[in-house]
Amino acid sequence: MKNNYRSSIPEHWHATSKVFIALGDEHRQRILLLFEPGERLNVGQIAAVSTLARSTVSHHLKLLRDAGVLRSEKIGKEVWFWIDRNWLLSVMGNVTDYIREST
Amino acid sequence: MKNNYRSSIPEHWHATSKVFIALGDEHRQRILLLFEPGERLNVGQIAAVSTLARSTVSHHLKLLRDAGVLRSEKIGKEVWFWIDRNWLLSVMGNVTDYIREST
DNA sequence: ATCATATATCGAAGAAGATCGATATGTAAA
DNA sequence: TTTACATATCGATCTTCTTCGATATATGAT
Repeated sequence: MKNNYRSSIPEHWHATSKVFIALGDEHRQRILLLFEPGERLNVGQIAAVSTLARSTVSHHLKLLRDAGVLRSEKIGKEVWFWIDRNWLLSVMGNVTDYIREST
Repeated sequence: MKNNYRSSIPEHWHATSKVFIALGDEHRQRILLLFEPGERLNVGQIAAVSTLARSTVSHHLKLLRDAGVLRSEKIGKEVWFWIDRNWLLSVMGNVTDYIREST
């Protein structure tokens, strides 16, 4: 057994952990599943089809953005979100590599 | 935009979601990081090095097992846990495939 | 400048998860 | 069978997350 329980978790794991938390929630999964490949959606569009209040959708979008899963750009009054495919692929790749090498 | 927000999430996503939830917690990450490649650990060993009460460790191990991340076998009085490497790899592979095909 | 719209933030209430000590269950040893 | 030990479960408490409506901020239109 490794004696590393109390030592700090590597920094890049924090980022990975945020992604796991973000993807572990059903509402956030539903939001992500809305996007067509490459598509951008704004908060209003997402809130319109969701079952949640706008402010709640906004909260989930912030969480997804903080995790790096979504990126966003404000254009005029609206904020457009899109999936950061490469970030997701890189996180999954890192985890897969870790599992292959260390389990 | 896909009009699927209210439709049910595919069954295999439930399993994936459990894994994300399991891996999103820092205590559970620390537990997983204890395992040497292929190693088996029992509850007592894990509780001994952790900062949590035995019953709490037991709770987290149950959660990890329910997610498929750990498997376990009772031998005598002890329950031995090990990481299900292939299950983890398969989940990560499915997610990666989905991202590649649908984002 | 005023108004309307889009989004974010705030604060409170409710829900869900984590945590612990105590108790229950199962197993082996004495 | 009694005792000791390993683990799981229970019940209560505490903490964190979720959710909403209200308010604030920013932008564009009138």
